[in-house]
Amino acid sequence: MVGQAGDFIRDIVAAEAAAGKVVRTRFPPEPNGYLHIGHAKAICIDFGIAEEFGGSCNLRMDDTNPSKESMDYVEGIKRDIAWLGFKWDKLCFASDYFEQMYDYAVKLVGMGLAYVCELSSEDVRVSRGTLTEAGRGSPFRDRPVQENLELFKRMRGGEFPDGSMTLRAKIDMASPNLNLRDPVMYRILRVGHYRAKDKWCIYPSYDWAHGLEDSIEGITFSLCDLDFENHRPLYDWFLDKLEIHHPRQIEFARLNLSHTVMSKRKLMTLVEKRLVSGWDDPRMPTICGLRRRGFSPGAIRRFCSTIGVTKFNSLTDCALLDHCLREDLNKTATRAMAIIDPVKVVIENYPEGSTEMLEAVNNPEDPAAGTRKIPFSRELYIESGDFMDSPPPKFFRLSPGREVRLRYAYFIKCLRAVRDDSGNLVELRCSYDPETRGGNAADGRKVKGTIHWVSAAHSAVGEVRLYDRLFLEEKPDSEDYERLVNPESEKILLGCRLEPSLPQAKPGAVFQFERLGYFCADLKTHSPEKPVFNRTVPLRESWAKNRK
RNA sequence: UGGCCGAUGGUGUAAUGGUAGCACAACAGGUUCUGGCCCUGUUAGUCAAGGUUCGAGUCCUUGUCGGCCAGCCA
Repeated sequence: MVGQAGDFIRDIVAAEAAAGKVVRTRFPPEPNGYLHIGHAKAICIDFGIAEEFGGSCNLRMDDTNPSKESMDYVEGIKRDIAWLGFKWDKLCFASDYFEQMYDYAVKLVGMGLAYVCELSSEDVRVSRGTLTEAGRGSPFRDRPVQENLELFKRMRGGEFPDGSMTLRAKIDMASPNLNLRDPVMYRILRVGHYRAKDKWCIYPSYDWAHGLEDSIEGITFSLCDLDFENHRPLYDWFLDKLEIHHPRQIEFARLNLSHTVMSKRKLMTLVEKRLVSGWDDPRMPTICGLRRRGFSPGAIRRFCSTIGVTKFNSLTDCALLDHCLREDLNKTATRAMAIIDPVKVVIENYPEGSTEMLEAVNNPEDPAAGTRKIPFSRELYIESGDFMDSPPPKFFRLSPGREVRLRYAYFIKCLRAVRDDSGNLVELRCSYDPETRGGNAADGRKVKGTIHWVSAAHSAVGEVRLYDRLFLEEKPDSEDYERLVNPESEKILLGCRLEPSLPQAKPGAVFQFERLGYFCADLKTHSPEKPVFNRTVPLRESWAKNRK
């Protein structure tokens, strides 16, 4: 019954639930774009609170403006929420309530609280006044009720051109809250609705529609972001005048994440300018982008609970997201070995043509994950960064004369580096110690370093895509995206060498490539014939920091 | 120059008039067949000034700074 760490909303809900109120919430996206990590925060709050208090949460498409909405977005939204692991009570559509909303509007007109206004949008803007000056009443403000009723009916009937009239609530043109200066309830819009088709040519505005949607569904807590704080008096006004079920609106701060952008418009710009490959580009903060990047639902939910719920406009460091990601993946990801920048190693004293199978642990954090066999042979690949001719102090890897452990295999010693005429490293000639099979020396001697490897002949060639933060700037607020996008946010590496089992991975499968990071088989392009892995997030690396 | 809302280490948050705590980040160390994980430690905070109170991060006043609002978007 009692939820997790109580934030200010949970405190309110807990108090009212204790007094007998049923907890019914809703998540109300407009189906005109894809969900992103900021929506995930709202989703976790809306669905999470309902769940914690034994209530329910509806998924409602707030489809009151047909110009940019579509069924594709509806499907995308449903898929993303389901993927996050939440179950909605009812799937609702604001468009299903249009008739009822119209009736309520007629009722309000009848009460003398709404009127048909013939001012142009420009004239409405001018007459609304400014932040410091009161507005002027519309010349149509005192139109008789009968005439309003008649005109409103004809608006619906399609007798007037788009934009020629609106239905406005009659509230207070001098209110310091501009939302109360006779807000528009209906506009004439001859645009086919993706569900209602051409049944309507008038559409309700957000302020008029939203409270009604909540009321009709019997919502008790209408949770939304801080932007709607100024709209709450209007939300309350409509419901009070109509004397219908009145949910409580509570606002919280939306999520801002460092080194990325979150608004639909900015995300759209990135897609349209081809600065990313699409809405599901692994660098995008969209749910589909994060999914393709290799995020788990658990990591996202953990992150959302870690950031909390407040009314403070904050900027969350993306390092916190990375932390939650690693925390989750460390426990669940199968380990594998892959070489993203290969250099060949020849073990001179290992018999030519022979192969042996060695046992490797699948996940040291989860014994139940078991072990697997990996092939070892005379020719291997290791990471080129794991070798240096003249290493600096505290370099624990390979260099001439030095011995390291090949993970789950043998100790090897570097005899010499072979270079071509231009000085490029061609291969490393090494020897191995047969007495160290499995990774431990019979004589008990230790090595400082353990490196990962794959057998040259048995490994698969694959593509690995390295991802990094989309923007270099913490808070990219200029529109100059071409210059702001991190040029190294995506690096495509070809000719990587993968452990033999990796090409068979199912698209979306997540691995930890030992010593490198977490990677997933790309959802769109990975295949056994042409393996493609995306780097979700690198492992923490204290060595790299020390070198600076 | 109107109204509403907010302000706690570098970042995100907790403390509901009674010892300012947690997490991330950073730094130092321990452990280790992943320079991962894990463990230990260090640095670092109540926007300001008044007031109420035995006692204020918390309540009051004023100020400062920040967010939102002048769509027939949501």
